[in-house]
Amino acid sequence: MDIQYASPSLSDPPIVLSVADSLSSSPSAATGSPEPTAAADWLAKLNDAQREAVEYGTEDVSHPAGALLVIAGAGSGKTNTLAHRVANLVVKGADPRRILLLTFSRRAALEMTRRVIRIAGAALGSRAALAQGLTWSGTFHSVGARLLREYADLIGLSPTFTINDREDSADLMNLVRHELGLSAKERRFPSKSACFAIYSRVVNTGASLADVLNGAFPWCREWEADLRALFAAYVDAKQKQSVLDYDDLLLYWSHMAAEPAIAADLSGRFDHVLVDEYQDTNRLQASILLALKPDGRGLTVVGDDAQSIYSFRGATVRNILDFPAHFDPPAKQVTLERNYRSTQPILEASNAVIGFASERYTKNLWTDKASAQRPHLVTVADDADQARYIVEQVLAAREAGMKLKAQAVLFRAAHHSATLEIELTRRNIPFVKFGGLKFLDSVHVKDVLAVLRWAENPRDRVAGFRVVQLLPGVGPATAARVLDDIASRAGTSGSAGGTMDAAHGVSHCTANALAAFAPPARALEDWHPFVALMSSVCARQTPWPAEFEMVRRWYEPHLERNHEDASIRQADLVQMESIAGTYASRERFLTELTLDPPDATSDESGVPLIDEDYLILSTIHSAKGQEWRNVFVLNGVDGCIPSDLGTGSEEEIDEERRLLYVAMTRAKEDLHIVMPQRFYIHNQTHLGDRHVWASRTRFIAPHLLPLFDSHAWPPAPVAAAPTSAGLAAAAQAKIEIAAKLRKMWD
DNA sequence: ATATAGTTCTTCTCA
DNA sequence: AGAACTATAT
Repeated sequence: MDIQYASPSLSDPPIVLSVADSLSSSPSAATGSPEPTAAADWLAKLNDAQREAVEYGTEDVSHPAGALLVIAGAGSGKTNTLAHRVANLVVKGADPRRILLLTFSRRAALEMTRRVIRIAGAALGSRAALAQGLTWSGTFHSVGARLLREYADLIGLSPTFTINDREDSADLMNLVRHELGLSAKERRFPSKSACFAIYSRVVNTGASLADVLNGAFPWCREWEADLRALFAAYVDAKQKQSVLDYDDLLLYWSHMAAEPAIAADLSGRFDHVLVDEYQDTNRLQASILLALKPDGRGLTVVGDDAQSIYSFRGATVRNILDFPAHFDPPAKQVTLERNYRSTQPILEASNAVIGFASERYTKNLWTDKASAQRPHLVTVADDADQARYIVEQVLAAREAGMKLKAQAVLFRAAHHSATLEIELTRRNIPFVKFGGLKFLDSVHVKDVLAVLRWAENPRDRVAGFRVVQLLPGVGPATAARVLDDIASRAGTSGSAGGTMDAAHGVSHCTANALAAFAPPARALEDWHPFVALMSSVCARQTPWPAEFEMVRRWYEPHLERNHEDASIRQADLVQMESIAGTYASRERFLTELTLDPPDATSDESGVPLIDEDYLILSTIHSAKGQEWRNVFVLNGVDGCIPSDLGTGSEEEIDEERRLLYVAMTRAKEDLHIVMPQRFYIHNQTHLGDRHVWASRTRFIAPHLLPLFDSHAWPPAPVAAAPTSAGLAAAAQAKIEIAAKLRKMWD
């Protein structure tokens, strides 16, 4: 989705032309075969390896050559190369509507589309043709959702299915868990999110439940049989309710692609399939690609095994390591080793850190950006000093002319930046944080969305369960009765006919059942307005963006009743209303928002405008693919990088190492790795001071130290020990203060 | 019987 | 800062 404030490609000029702009402004341009123009050699700026990756197998675009694997080191111009390859295909006459471009995030997809339009536009002398054509670009999940809606009828899926995000999925898991009586075990059953995480991992890795439990969730092994029953019931519930979770988007797609009747049609739609960040795909995603392009013709994957950091989501570095051998003849391989981003000392330190990984494609990044400045390895006393150090350095850099936006602070876990955020707020330094708690995870946003989702898909029990309980006096028991009432009506009246009709029938039943329901005494007063709202929304009586406002107004009193900070939350909802207005329909809004939630939050409820300057705070995961002139890495200590949660196996350690590598290679000019000596245990009970004495991360072994510039902050005073005169003065001050405090009560 | 207020435990990173 | 469970008020 177009979020105005999240423009993370800071090193690039601001986005002047958005995809939507060029769509609306383009005349009815034909996408027919464009002829190569006289435009001087538009590929001249690429280096030899990039050029090879761009031109491989594009002589005759109607007969694509075999699979291509591009190993693209950090900062090697990967996005640019991929964009050029797509542009090249189009310039050579490929139909952009038959190109499938899969990226890791929607952000990356937009960026890629923008660049392709620019590059091909320049080469063709017009960008209009492309803007209309390159419509199949997005994440695996969003493309999957789109295809599933198209083929829904063929695979027995209601085309009006709604998509559950992780929390909704966990909530549904929880409902099922209670129904099965698993919550009443004498030993505590795994939490809903743990259950869902296990389920998700089984789906994404294709491993057996037993293997997943042994490998990743050993403390849940004893529940294997119960979990199996739970997952069966969960799948059943999803199907009855016409809801899909994230994994289903891939899972259905994969099964659909394996179905001979559909497979031919599906893979025939795309001549060229290009995948970015291939190192972060999982087995399921690889199986989709192989089903789409079994012989590898027209398939291009780009990635860097050294930057694989999503194994917790089932991603496996094996996908990229084993890619060439999947095909006969094996895939063509091109390696981009020239780094255009970082200075030589930063690169040298990063290379040294990653050099110990056990299995990888050998590549040695090099650059000609010389610099005398090695990366800083800074020792500070604790979290608070870490925050002060960063603020001091950031401000100093800004004084020297470096915008805040050109600087970023990166960390392993979202809560690591808590102290820094307080310090930044205190010093009035604006910042935007990527990763961590999302806007969409807050209760008030979820409440409003639940109303809309329930209307969109009346069978969605999680949404309904949540909505009904908003009324005072209605708890789980009453809510369950209401939903059962609706379900029984739908069961008797809506059984015949196609899926569309059935869904419509159910929504009719919702309103009727609600109207007929006898609410508990305490809910009596609120019941009628509630029924009126739901009937209106279910029947689509109000056109789209206005409908959001109607729901918001209905929700207002409930918000005020339930939350102390109602006015802040209300502002969020108003802001959301303006976002809602940018979508064509309720369904688009709900789908897009679930698949691509806004990922930035800032210190104030209002998000800074795009032209304002602000510091970037980001988890390392969310920093993928980005770069800044000045980068700070928080908590470069053992127990954090590597996380003390992820030091079980060799693979986990390797992944943590890659995480540090990703963080380091984001820096263009200056890199600071900060190491607090006292590291607080993360489950900090308020003001608790449980801490460990941390040591430098094991990934910067002693023999790597010469590659860094080590120092302590604040710099130790020349005379470290207090003089006796100073001590006496201090003692004097203490006495005076004590006396003053006593005087207050005289 | 049911809703809600209070108490203890939590694994992180994400589409 | 939640979520899961327990105790109490309606």
